Amino acid sequence: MEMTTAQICAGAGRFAAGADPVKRGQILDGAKRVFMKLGYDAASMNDVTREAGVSKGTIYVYFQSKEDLFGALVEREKSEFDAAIQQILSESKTVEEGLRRYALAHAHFILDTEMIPTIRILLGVLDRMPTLCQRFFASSPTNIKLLLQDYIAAAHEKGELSVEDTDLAARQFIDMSTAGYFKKRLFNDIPVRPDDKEIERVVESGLRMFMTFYAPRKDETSA
Amino acid sequence: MEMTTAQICAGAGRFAAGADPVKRGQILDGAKRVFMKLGYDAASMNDVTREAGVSKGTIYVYFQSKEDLFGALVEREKSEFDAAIQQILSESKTVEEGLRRYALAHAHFILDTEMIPTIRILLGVLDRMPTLCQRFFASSPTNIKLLLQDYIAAAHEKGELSVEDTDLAARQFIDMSTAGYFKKRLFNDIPVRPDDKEIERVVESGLRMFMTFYAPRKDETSA
Amino acid sequence: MEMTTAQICAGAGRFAAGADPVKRGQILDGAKRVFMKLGYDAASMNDVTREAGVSKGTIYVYFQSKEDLFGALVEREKSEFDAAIQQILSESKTVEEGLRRYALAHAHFILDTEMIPTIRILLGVLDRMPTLCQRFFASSPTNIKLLLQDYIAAAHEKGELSVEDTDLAARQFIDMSTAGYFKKRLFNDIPVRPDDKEIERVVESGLRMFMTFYAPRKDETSA
Amino acid sequence: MEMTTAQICAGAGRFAAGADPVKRGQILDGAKRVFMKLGYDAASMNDVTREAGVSKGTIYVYFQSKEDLFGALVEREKSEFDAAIQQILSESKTVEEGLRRYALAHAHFILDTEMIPTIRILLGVLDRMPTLCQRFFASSPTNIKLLLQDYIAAAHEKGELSVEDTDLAARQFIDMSTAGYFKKRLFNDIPVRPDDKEIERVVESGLRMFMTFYAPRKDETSA
DNA sequence: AATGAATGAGCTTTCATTCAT
DNA sequence: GATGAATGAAAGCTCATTCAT
Repeated sequence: MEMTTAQICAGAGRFAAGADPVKRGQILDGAKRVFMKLGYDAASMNDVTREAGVSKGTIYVYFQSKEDLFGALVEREKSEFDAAIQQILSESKTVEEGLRRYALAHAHFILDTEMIPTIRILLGVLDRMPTLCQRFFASSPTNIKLLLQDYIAAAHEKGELSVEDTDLAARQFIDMSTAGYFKKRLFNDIPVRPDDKEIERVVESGLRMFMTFYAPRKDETSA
Repeated sequence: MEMTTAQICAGAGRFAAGADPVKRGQILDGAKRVFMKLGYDAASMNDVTREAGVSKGTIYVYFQSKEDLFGALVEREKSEFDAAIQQILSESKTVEEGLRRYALAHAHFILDTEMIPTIRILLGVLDRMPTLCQRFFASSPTNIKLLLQDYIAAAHEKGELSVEDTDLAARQFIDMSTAGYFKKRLFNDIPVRPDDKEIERVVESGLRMFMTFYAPRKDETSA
Repeated sequence: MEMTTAQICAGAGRFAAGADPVKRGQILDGAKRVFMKLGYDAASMNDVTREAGVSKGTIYVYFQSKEDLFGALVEREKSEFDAAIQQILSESKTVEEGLRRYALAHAHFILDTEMIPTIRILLGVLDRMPTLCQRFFASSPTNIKLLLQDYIAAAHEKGELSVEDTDLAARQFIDMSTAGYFKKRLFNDIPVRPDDKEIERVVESGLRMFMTFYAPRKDETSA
Repeated sequence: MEMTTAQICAGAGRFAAGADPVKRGQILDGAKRVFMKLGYDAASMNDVTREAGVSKGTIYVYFQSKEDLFGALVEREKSEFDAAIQQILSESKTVEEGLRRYALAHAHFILDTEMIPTIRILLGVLDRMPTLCQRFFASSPTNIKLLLQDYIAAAHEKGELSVEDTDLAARQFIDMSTAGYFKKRLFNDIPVRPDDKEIERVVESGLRMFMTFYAPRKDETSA
């Protein structure tokens, strides 16, 4: 089959069907803006079309359906999130310092990024797209906890902490890192995240409570 | 059943238009099942019609619109929740006992009732129905925290606790009461609530951490 | 069958089904207000219910359907109109005086009464209710013309007018009586009828034109 | 048929969204048949769909709503009417000839075109769509009268007519041009327009009456 | 006879998806 | 490959009519 003029104009032929990563990213960028602003159902494919600057047909070349597009978007958000999480807890002199860095990083992630709106939308469609939601929730937030749990377990081994149930301890520490601010943001109780100082204050308080409870007691070790 | 002449003359209708509480409840029950199962947008008024066993027109006698119906449903959930919350913290011998009862009640409420699915749906439409969501979130979950905060402040006055920031402390305590189980349920990480024993274990751990940190220190009082 | 308490209360039994003329009139009065204000389709039976102060069921005792109610209303308007028309042209000394009285009466009827809104609504449903419309239009407006035509024919017989085509002459005279004001009101070009003086002026001008043309010419009769 | 590279690159669509005049006309044609047959309210968008041979969605690409579609239809009727009106009164040797041509053109327009059914429907929705109706009525029928009024005024200046009130004279002449046939058609008293001969007869009679009354009197001029 | 809550067909309108160009 | 006009199922909602009381 000959190459048509149209193909030349469009610069077609360099990629397999729906495989141009730039265009794909462009569509996802538009979709992100639309979905974050309107939610899943209220966002129409025409909105995405407009925001992404591509035609309806093109979207359906790259994505099979609205749900597929949304799934790909969530997957991308998750990847970015996961990548960022890896850089935490790398090296720290003391357990306390490690936990502090972790708590701050976690709090900023949750409160700074597009996490909150993404989570809201996902929860709204959880019953209809259980697999998609599970892929997101069972990975990203869980990853965070597993990383921390390993860290706490290691500290326990080294005698720097005294923790029986590392799973519970990790969950407790995570929840205290944000101490209600996650819910506050999720429920839109506060329109923007608290400032850095407030985050630090909350983290510090939680950290001290955690250390007070889980640090090995002197009299126990001496006895 | 006897009827007075007045009643007969007043017409057969026992209630003003759209005011029969039984039928209203019947519609809300059907709507609840549908909304909880499908979410807000995916649930159609025809679904509600079928599930509630009433006709389309009847629904629109009792509720102005789909959004109004959903709002009424949320309002009812909230009321039931609020009513239950009032019965906590009534009387307890010690602070620790009071906090324990509170934490258990809170955990059971959050995890037992229809709270989680309701919250999911609300979050999915938060951008479109900010007022409705605010009415729910700013009241029920906030009520819980305010009650607890007052309780903690009173305990501080009596010297039974040593808490500078009662707001922070209340949020910390609440988040620790469920220690991740709220998120786990919200994100559908676990399909049902943990059993009573597990809840008690988590509550107990959180309580001890809280008391360890916020109980007045002996050396402080003696000094 | 025994008489129920309800029947006693309502004073029922005095009339056959749907035969209480007072209630019937009450319904028609309400229907008239509603239909005149909203038109046929935009008016709902609930509107009529509210305006007439009777229940839905009652309306359907007196009238078989919405269309039937509207038909009855139109019939009543027509009757009132016809009755009024009869009182014109009773006695007058001269043809000119007779025609003047006729033109004034006609103009006032058309422009004063509920004729205009009634006609508007009827025209809007003419294709759906041809019989109803024909009964109205083929009677009331036609009656007017026939009366006038007879009068003109009589005048011609008496030599007071010289009219070959009395049908045409009657139509010409009628249209000139309002000289555009009928259209102006029908098309809502003017929101209210012109004042009495203007009506008189228009009628007088038309009358003179008519007489100038149709009065027997002196030279003809003498020839 | 050749296509330039630019056309191909610009995409397959030959027209902007909802701008294909052929399709637009096709929809309007279908809508016209439906509205003329059923009236505004009784005509459903599904009827239009069927009659126009396009899908529901397509109609809503070209027109925002049912009312908008109807408005566009009315606008088109008006345009055709207005365009035709402009060609009257262009040149005529005598006033009488000019008036005759005008009257014939006017009568044919009113009675031949879709004017009558259009007017019927508009009157039926006048209360609900006052602006739309005003745009139609205040323009087309008024245009006709203004044209004629100017013509009569010019004739008065030239001494070919003796008319004090040109506004009244124009209205009188117009009403006499159809002498009841406008009403007869509007009220569906006659199912089709009268034949050409009858129209000519009526026009001629009206014209003579008008000239007899408004032509300058010899004795006046001589005096 | 009178009531008005209930019905459900049918309305206008939207939007994910397709396909001729 | 890209386009966007066209599709038509399905949505939320209304309202003439019925019927148990």
